[in-house]
Amino acid sequence: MTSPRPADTFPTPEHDHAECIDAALTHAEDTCRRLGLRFTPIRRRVLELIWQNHEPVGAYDLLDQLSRDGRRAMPPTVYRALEFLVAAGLVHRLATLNAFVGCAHPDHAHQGQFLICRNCRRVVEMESPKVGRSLKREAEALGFSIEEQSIELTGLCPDCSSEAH
Amino acid sequence: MTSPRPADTFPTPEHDHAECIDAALTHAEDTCRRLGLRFTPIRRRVLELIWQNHEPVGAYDLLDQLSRDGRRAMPPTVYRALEFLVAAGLVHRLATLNAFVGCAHPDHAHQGQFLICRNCRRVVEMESPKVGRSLKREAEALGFSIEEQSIELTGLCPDCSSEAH
DNA sequence: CGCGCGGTGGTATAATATAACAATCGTCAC
DNA sequence: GTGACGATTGTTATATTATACCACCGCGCG
Repeated sequence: MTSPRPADTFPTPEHDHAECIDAALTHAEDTCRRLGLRFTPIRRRVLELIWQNHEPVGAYDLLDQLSRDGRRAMPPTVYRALEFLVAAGLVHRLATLNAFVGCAHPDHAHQGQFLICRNCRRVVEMESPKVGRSLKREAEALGFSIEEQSIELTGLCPDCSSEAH
Repeated sequence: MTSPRPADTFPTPEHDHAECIDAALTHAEDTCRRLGLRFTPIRRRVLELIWQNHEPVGAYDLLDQLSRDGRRAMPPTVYRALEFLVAAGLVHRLATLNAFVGCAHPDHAHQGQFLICRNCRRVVEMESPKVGRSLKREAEALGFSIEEQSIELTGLCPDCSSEAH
């Protein structure tokens, strides 16, 4: 068994993705137990589907996949599961894509910065305290107090850059 | 006549907003002339509507207002005008709100950071070279090259903070 | 038991955005 | 002028994303 991929880098093609999924689900179980939240089958399944790869997935894609499971899911079902997972810090919503991606650092509260490859669509969640601090300081200088941040950077990941696009 | 508001701060209630609108329209004319772009009546009117205040406005709000003008506008009309204005750097799209706001620094290429007040909905465009540099540096350290950035910070503006929400 | 509450199922619809094609307008070559 | 061409706008239809609303179920608790 290969080691799990490190957070904050683009996953190699060889990484053991089954382990990513497993780690995400296990962590979700723990988190929910700890917080007294119910990790129901639908919520579990949606999280599992989101983690099928490192690309963001749309709510209606999830819906299709749930339907293929046999259960006839309707939009509210998916959106409720997503709302729960986002609130629990297990999933992030990418505003620029209207899509959802598994949280890479679910073990602590944070609001990261997302690197989104426009070619392969993979996403990495970066956590730069420096950027966070600068933003906070400069916003405060204008009298603004930040409550939520959405930082999404689109470009080319290392693998796609080297292929000359 | 009062002086135009400085960029990068929340506008005071007393600022001469007619001057904001006028400056935006005049600048747009100049820019389009300089770049050989056509600043048609629809584009002009949409920009004017966007600048009616410092709050982001949705495409369908603009549509309603255009209809009240007398012209029977359909969604593509508005979206085309918006697409043009965004491409020309005269308007920004806020992904977290699906809404559009006038560009406060239209005289040079840039990708700023938006401070969005959740209470009064006003938006200010901040330009922090420091944040931009940090992000670029840290993304490059991961081998990622940034092409577009979307940075949207939601919270309370100075005026709304002081009112204790 | 009976009540309340969180979760889910299901219908309908809202809100945002684009595809595709026709009609019109501007400009420039001739 | 006028014909050709590209850019802009008009129009219809539809795609995509998201939510409102109500009914039902299962379960813990008084």
